Amino acid sequence: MTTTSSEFALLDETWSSVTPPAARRMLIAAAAAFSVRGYHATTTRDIAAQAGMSPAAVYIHYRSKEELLFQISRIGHATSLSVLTSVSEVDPAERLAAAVRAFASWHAEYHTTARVVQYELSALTPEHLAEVVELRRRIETAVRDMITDGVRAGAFDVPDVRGATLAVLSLCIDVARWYQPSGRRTPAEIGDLYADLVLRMVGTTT
Amino acid sequence: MTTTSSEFALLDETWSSVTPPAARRMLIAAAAAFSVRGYHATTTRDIAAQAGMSPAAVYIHYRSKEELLFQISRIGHATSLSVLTSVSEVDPAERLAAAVRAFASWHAEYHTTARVVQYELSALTPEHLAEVVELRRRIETAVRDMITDGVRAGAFDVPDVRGATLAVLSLCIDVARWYQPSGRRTPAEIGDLYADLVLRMVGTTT
DNA sequence: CTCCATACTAAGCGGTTGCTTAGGTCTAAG
DNA sequence: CTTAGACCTAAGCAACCGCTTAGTATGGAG
Repeated sequence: MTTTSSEFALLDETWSSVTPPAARRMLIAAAAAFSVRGYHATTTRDIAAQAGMSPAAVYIHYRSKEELLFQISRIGHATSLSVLTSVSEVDPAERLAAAVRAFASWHAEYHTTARVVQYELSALTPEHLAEVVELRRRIETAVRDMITDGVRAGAFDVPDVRGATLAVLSLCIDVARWYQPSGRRTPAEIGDLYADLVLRMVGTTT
Repeated sequence: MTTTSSEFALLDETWSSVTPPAARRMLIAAAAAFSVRGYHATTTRDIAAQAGMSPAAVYIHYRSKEELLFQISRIGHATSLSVLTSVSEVDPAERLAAAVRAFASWHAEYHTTARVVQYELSALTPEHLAEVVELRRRIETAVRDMITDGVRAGAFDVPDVRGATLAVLSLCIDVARWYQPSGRRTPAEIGDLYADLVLRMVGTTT
């Protein structure tokens, strides 16, 4: 089964850096399959079928099934990091709110990719995991810096910066677990809701 | 490999209703294996070996590998529901704080079980999933009722009760994903941190 | 036209999977 | 001692796994 829905048109933005096109189609098929059934329960035959090719075609473009997972995880982490850090606001509260809005809604919009990114880390080889862990460290640092800036500016009241960072990231990431497109909230609405809740958590001195 | 560490002594409380003892040992071994490798990546041979028995022994006590998962999921959900609802406080803020403290620290202390409970729902048969979904509905209702009570009593300021319920549950559940015993916070400390953050989210008019 | 690299498929290999079958061992009642 | 039944194992089956090999179709360069 090949797919050409708008969901996958959007996903193509995320994967636009992957060439050749056949390799990209294979990655998108793998991300879709992994997110539905999980990495271990997905067979290389499932992936190839979803991409409209034979099982052997997987190994033209990728060394192994694990390399497909690694590319999804690497690109997914890099994308979510850039979503988080490309906010332009300067006021600490507005900046944190914008970052949370973007980060949370990304995890809803791309929950398919985000699930693979968040729940299949243990299936990576130690070398690939190390590369991904470094991206995760940068994501955590980005959020912690925003909260620290707000505390220094006297805009936030946070007794435990590390704890607040943990909670903010956790809250946004977990959107990928429960979000479903048929639910009652759009990704943008979730972003707005979460931006408000996070500002309350950091005790904005409105 | 059989285990007799204190972690498993604690787990035995959760599984104390399971008899005979051999069936209980098998369930505990399955929960440990599922939480480390995931349901699909765990083989019946892994489970049997961890329980110190032969692969065939699994099928003396359980119809299938999926039934092991179902029993873990059912008992795990029931336990976390009882943790959430057995708080004795009456003041809305104290009550919600106590519930969050208990629920969040449970997801840390029993992260092994909680991971299976939260991340392997899609491996259940439709009939078994329906039974578990009903327990999850009751968990959500319990939290929503606590927030609604606080709003009615004028103790909370919550513009979106459903949204706040979602966020509180999501925050606590996600503890199971990131918690590790070697980390810098104990389950009790996580409970205290989260109780405080949740009271800020619901805008307690202290 | 020939040549050759790229992109793909059909077929299948060795190994592993969930689960079954047939049979052995223990305890305790008669 | 015999017997019943609960509990467990050794061995293995059919199906499926990730991945490989050998070979085919295509299209551009000389």
